[in-house]
Amino acid sequence: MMQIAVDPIARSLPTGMARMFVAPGRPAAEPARSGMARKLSKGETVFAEGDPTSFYYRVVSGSIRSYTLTSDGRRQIDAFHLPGDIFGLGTGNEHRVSTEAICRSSVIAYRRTDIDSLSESGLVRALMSALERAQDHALLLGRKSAVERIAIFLLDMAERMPDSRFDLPMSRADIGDYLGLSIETVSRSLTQLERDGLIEIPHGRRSIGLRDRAALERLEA
Amino acid sequence: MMQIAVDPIARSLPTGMARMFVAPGRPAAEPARSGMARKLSKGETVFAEGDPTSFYYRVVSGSIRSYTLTSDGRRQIDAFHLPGDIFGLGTGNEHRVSTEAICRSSVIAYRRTDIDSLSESGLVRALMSALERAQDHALLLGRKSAVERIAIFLLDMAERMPDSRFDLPMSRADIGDYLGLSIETVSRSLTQLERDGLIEIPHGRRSIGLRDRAALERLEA
DNA sequence: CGGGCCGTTGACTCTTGTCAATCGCGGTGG
DNA sequence: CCACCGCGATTGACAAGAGTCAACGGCCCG
Repeated sequence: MMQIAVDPIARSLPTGMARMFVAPGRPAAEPARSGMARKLSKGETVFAEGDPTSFYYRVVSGSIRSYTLTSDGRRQIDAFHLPGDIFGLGTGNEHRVSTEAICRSSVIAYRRTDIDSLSESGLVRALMSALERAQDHALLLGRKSAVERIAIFLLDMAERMPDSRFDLPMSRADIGDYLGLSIETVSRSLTQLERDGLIEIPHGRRSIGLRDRAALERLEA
Repeated sequence: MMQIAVDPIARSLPTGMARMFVAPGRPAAEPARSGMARKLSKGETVFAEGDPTSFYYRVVSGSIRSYTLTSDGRRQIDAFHLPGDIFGLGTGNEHRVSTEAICRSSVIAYRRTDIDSLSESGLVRALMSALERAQDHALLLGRKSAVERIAIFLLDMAERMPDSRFDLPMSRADIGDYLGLSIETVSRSLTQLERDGLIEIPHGRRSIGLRDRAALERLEA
């Protein structure tokens, strides 16, 4: 893990492309005031690491990934944001993560100036639950095996989606960068869970069905 | 990682002991109102997972570890809290982590009822920085090798301590459970860094001196 | 002086990452 | 319409990093 990356940006290429494409126009695309909706196409950047923290956001539809890149090109996704989630909160003047739409999405932007005055609103609550999610995530990354991570991830997604058969909006690479695993290990763990009859992966590889939730929860322990 | 733990509580024995010892008297030991200081001896529990979230805390002196246990006895420390840090914030009615004093410490408790009204205070800020710390931690756990994790950890501790030669308050087991490594790997990584001349570990094994901060920061990348 | 705890070190195992080949699907252009 | 191409996903073979098991040493404390 310490060698110079042979392949520094291959997996984040969509990212790079999206940023290159969006960057020139982004200032104009930034919302002018709070409550303004913003439509995003797949791969489009909401804000990038280093951008001023002028706004925070709520997901209306679609899904957003929030991530950081290491200097050798590895990516760590720290959260997937689904409709209703708030993201883009932080202390500094600059965002410390980048965020992109995984698929066609829309978000609402809120001026960050409102934070200190409006903190009685849902913001404190949002921050706390984001913090708890981050703690859970640390537990997962620090102490769980590959299959356990996948099981936890699937249960978490199932809980946040309406149905028990659902489509994952993100690619294997996204999942891997979220769970701290390689694409191959993600794939292998999924097939193992399928072989063991705990899940099913029909043909469209993004669709997932949970067949034995109890067994998955046993893994989650 | 998925087998039944042979050794479910050995490493958390101090925890268990502390909890057994403190539990009967803890209700009485709980602070009666906000701003009340509480002295803690080594290993003593501030609050345990499942306790009602009646209070949150600020460290006055010493150091506190915040952790969760998996059902098979593995422990993941999600933060070390040093003087000035606020901990014990969360959305639910019950704490989701346990916290213990690593060494003789003192904390101040604040009633949690104050949160919603007093959120203009430093609380939002504290939450945000806790969240950012958690994101950094996830990056570390997901994408860094053992030596990198140790280097980052040492730099972080050095930054939070006054001096560049300092004493770590926590054991190797604590460090391991924080960084998602085994005790042995922590030890080996430290000796490797010492062999390479980046740090020195005098005789007292808890003391650390940074000899080549630039090289450590290069690892941090 | 003895025991226990913490830390270190060595030998070995095993999980996961890496490299590489293949498959299947969807879009594109001839 | 069909062949081609590219991308995402899967699978296999192998390598490497970290975990496990075990032994040992030093230190503190009784």
